[in-house]
Amino acid sequence: MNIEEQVELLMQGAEYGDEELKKAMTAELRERLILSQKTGRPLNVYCGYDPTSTDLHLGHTISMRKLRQFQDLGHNVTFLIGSYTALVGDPSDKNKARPILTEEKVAENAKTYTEQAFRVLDRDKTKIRYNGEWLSKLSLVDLIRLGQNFTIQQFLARENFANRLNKGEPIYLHESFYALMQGYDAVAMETDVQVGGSDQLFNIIVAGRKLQEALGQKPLVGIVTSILPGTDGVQRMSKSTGNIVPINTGANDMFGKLMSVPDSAMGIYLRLASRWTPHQIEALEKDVSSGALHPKDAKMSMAHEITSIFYGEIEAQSARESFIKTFQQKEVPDDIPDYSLKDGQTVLDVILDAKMAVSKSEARRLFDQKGVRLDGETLERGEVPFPHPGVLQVGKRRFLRVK
RNA sequence: GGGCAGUUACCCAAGUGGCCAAAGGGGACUGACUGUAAAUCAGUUGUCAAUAGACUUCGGAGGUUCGAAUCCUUCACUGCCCA
Repeated sequence: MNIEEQVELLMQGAEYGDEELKKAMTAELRERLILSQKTGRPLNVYCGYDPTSTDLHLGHTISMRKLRQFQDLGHNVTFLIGSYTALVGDPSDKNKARPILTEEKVAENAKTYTEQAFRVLDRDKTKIRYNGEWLSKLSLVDLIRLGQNFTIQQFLARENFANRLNKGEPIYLHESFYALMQGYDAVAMETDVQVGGSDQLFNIIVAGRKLQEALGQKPLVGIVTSILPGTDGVQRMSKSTGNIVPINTGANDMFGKLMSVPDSAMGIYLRLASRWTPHQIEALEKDVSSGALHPKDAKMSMAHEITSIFYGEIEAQSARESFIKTFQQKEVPDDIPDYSLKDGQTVLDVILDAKMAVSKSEARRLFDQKGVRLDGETLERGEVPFPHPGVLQVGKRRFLRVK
């Protein structure tokens, strides 16, 4: 790959919300790549992760994909675990009560986190570090010195603070420390390139670069990736919106979830989450718009590609087949849970016992809505003895083999 | 530190003594239609109970009242203004 192709690949999916900034970052990236090639020194690339939650979804892996690209091009990639920031707790997510994480918990989370991350990253080429390594050594006066490089106005101009200010939502003082801490991470690791989501734009572009400059380093190149929309295709993928594609979910489920993404989001999924090159993606889009390729088939390729990243080619293939069976041919999928019928159980009992509905009321509604089927036949009532063994289907995707 | 406003179901939000299990929107779920979807249309969305009805819910705790999401006291949290 020549330098120009590298730049194109690495900037794929980057979004700065500002053309000038994008141009500037692209130019700086090119310059660094050239320099690296000339001197033979690989670039120091990192992205930080706060191990506050353990179940990752596809959105979390965007930056990992980007790190992987750098890795494949021979650069030094550090997977930074925000052990120190996680101990404090992330205040931007103020919907949830945030338990103060203990050190053991952080270590434990970090472990499951990296296990999942290594489905995307190359384990042998990844350096794992913890930011507690240097942040814990800062004194109060050190922090104050760092703070001297910034004004309150700069923070207030930041989009998410400005929004909250307008809406009258709280902005806690310590939230402003986050940017400083992150900026200091960049300094501590002598970072050339930092990867992050667009919510990190401020932390990366303002805080990281500025602190590096103030402390005599060359300011980093920020690769700020755009946000992956969730399965609804519009809103950012997040657990609270309920539109996530989890990583630890099984190939079938992942494939199905990816297929449920609207057509309009196919492109961005490919750009952010697949291993495809910009050229391959353009070719596919061209075929779809010319009518040579059915959008459904294009989406299948997308689902297949992404599923195989996490589950391997064999499982992705079988997930694809099972998807075709279940949804296109409306057949029963292969791997559905078994249930042994107990004496005297009604259909309602079985549904509840197998957790196909959360309450009796909900189960009753499903009957009213003609959402319960046994071997393809709609059951009208739940308060009857279970008619005969067979495949019980609730809604579109809940199946149970009753024996 | 002082003054004022607020806290309602998954989320936003209406409701100022009985007609409130609580309007409206979003989300989610079900059905129809499809390409699996999206869009659209119809419906459901506290729990239990055979359509009757019962029980729990409107930040927490206590109180007034025949009766409270609505009034009072107090505690907690948040915002705004002043210092």
